[in-house]
Amino acid sequence: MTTAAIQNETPAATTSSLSQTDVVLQGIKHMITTGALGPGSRLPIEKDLAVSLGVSRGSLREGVRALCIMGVLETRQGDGTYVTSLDSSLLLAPMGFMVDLQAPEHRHDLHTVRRILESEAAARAALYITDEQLAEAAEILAEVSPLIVAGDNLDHEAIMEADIAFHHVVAQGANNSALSALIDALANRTQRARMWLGLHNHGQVVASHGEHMAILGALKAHHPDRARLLMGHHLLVVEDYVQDQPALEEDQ
Amino acid sequence: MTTAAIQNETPAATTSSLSQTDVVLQGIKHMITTGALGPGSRLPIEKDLAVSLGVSRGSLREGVRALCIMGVLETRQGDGTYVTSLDSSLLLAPMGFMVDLQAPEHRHDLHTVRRILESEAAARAALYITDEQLAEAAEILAEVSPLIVAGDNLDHEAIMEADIAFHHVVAQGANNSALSALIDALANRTQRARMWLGLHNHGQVVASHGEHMAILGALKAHHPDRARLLMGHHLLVVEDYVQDQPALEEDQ
DNA sequence: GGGCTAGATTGATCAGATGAATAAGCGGCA
DNA sequence: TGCCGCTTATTCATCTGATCAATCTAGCCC
Repeated sequence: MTTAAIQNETPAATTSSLSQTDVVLQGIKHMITTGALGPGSRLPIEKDLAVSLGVSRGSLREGVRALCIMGVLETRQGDGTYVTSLDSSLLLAPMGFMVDLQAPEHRHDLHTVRRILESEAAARAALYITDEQLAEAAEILAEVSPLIVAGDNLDHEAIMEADIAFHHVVAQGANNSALSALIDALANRTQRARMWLGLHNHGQVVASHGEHMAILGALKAHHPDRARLLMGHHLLVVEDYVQDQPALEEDQ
Repeated sequence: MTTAAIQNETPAATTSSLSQTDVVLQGIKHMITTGALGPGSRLPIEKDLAVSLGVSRGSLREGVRALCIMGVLETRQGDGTYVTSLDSSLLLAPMGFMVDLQAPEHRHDLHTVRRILESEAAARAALYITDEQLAEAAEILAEVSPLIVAGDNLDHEAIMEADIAFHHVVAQGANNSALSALIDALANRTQRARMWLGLHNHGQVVASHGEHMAILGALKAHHPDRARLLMGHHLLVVEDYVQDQPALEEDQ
């Protein structure tokens, strides 16, 4: 059975048998939600915590490790185990891992969600983005310009990095930590790499850069509607490029 | 250190030391993404897999358990370990756990994201919802009507369950598995319970029910714009109720 | 042929031991 | 006195072996 502590437990399921790992997860979660443990707190040492939760050290470690992976805890060998800052960016980052595992037939749904979120984020960024973030976005795009006039053999890697950075700054500009963390998770490096495999056409790369410039212009002018539409259109177009060239499966 | 396999690893970080658990996570992820393991596949038995990945059974179990918690794997004692269906609903469900751990000061951000997603989902539901789903939503609301005329001592539990069910059906109606799974994760039972603690005023409950009816009407009429605005307004109003009555921290 | 039991398979959990990384305390030196 | 380096204790990381419980399989009995 899939471990029950995480999947939304119905009240009835609470009575069903719990694995030892579930005991650890719920125990630590309870300690955090009740305030017994706050961000940065240090947990009792493995041996003591195992005893207090009534499980062996091995089972405790399985639970602690799972919480580490989810970004809730952080272990430092020779020091101890600590609660992280519990920031949205940390807690939502593991979602990128799961997004990578989505079956190909569900990718369209994910793109749609990403488009919804990034469009709205662009609109909010037009209202809330700081001058520093505007400057950062402008600099990212300025560094791309010389790359795309180079001709045929483009530095796809560098352009893709800039693409990721630009969208990240825009998401940050929306001034909503959960929103930007979610966008980062949905548009992680694996997804973007998959997408850029479909953008081998030089004209498409140039067009994409132009769309980025237009979005930046809308942000500078603080026009939410323009930013929303330009971002939505930009993602729509990129999706279409990939749709038209769907093959190309790679590993690593 | 927070386990590195999940947090988006930069290319440089790939060279840094990997914990044994990371080896397991990346190894199994690789097996899935390359198609060596598909949904429903059975993994090699613990001992063999541990040998093939070059780790001990304890470390293997930590990694496998973590993937179980994330909804990727499923173990059946006495049988074996299997890959799940990898559906969006399974893979995004653990997000609810992390959402619960968000610091109170970030809850406003989460509400905003939820409002963005549910508004858009309502609009899409107006286009794509099936007659069966419409009937189900109508029945859910019909069962609430007698509950809220009861007078003062309402059955908050039943009304909240109906609230969750209604929003769930609407999200399902959008015909986008990732979108509905994300909404379910953001609006899980813990969050809803927290929200309903602020809805002790009878008039607010009645108003909320009326808003649900209006949303259902927009869905029946297949009016996306009306559905989007009504849902957005509904969530905005509910948030305001909770904002005005912010205290009330409970455990359990 | 159908149902039941015994053995094999496999994960769940525990206990113990060893290694590695870090922190803290201590003493020596300028 | 103040600072640096070493030693020691603490703590997590990992491995090994064992026992228990759940499940499946195969063979037996009726």
